Amino acid sequence: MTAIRTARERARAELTDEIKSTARRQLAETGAGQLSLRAIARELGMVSSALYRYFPSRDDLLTALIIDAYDAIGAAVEAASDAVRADGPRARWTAACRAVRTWARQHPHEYALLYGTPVPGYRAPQDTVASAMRVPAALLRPVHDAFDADRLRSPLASSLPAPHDLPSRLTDQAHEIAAVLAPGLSEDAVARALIAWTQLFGMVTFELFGQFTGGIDPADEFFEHAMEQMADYVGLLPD
Amino acid sequence: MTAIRTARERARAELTDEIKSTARRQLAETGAGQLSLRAIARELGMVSSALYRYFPSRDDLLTALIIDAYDAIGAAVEAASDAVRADGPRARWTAACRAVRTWARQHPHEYALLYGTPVPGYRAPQDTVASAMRVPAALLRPVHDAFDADRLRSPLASSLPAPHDLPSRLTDQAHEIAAVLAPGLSEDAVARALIAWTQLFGMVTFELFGQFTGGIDPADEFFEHAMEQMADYVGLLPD
DNA sequence: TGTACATCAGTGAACGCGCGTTCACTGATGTAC
DNA sequence: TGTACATCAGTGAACGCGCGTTCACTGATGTAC
Repeated sequence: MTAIRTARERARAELTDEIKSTARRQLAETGAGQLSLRAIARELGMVSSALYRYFPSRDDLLTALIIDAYDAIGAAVEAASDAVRADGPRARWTAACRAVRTWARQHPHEYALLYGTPVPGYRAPQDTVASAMRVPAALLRPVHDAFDADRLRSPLASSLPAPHDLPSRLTDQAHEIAAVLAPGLSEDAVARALIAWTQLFGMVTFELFGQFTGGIDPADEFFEHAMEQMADYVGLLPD
Repeated sequence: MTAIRTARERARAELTDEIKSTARRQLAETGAGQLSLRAIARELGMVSSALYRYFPSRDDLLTALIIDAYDAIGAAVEAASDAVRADGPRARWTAACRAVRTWARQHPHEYALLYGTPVPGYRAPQDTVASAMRVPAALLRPVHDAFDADRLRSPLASSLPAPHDLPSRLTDQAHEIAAVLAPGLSEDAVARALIAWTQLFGMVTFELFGQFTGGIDPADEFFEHAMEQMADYVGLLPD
């Protein structure tokens, strides 16, 4: 066992990547449900059974693709947020939101793999959750920072007749989430961020899956507007 | 040609329905991508080619299922909203939101057919759009009524440092939507309703597709809370 | 450094399935006179 | 009312495809002495 990678190891790593990138290309044509090992093998000029040296089954390949895609969108969002770190929490939040949409539009089929209809018969193993949490974590970070700097407001609750208290179970859930991703952040702020998170992905999903066709098309301005509105709702003051 | 339906006509209508309901049952097991005419025929005890007397192709069957599903969720939302008509606009709005979630949870695979990943290779024909608009229309109706009764507020804009004006293209789009679904309703109100609409479906989609697993599970309280928050955001005062 | 053995990648055939769609046909139902 | 003809539902075979997975195998690469 040496530290230097043998030719075999290098070949294996490279071919593993090639299989995954071929699979990604095929996702674009067929959708995850009909992703075909035989078609991948064909495109790579291999015999289909050879793929079993790399992935023990179709589901394992799918899992690898899902983890890669979660990591890709997570990294994109983290990078966008970090790039404007100096500009303040609201800038980081909006940069992260934009990065979600941009990545989704650039990789619609991988986005569908993550956030679209679950693949029938496939159950995601536990391995995917850490990668899946990167986007929510990246969204929560600037909210957390703003909170710690005492620059987070709750505009809605203060302006409306009867502010709504968080139901107790939701408080617990928000507390759990804060404990893992943003220790010390108030449950109210977590709940607001969750609502903004679902709005963001609802909007991107509708755009990609065609619900906006006709009415809100192109969606650029709607996206920008909704994002600012939700940043307000979350309580992020102008930087 | 008589007004009385012949035995043939009745048999045809019944079998058409049976084919669709069998197809719906199979959606639950396989997903729309692998919906199989042969499997449907098998379950009905027919030969697969016989289905071509009823639907000229697999895509036409899919279209019929999609239209039926849009009409089903549309009717459910309209009924829920109408049932509390006397209670005021906010009650109608929240009843409509709850009906979306309830229907989605009762018919997860039909929901996925409408709002999930588009079926690869399938292009929805124009026939679906009228049915698809029923839910947005039903959501907009109480907002419109509240607006006409001068009981619609814009809490966020008034309480924040710098209220955001609608970008011009979004104003046009909102105007178009209002012209069709809610003549006279302000563009600002339409934009708010659109944001709430995307939040609602983002939340329901995440719940059904498993993004809440672990963190916000069960989602009942989160749903109720988010719905009230968005009703506030839309500007619907307590009835 | 050279050789013997172990590891592993990739082959090719096979198993046992599945699919949408077309076509010529039989036999029942409906219609016009 | 009865008969001739037209319409239509459903059959069964066929075309030409596709799939995931297993298995015994060849031959190249890597390792230990």
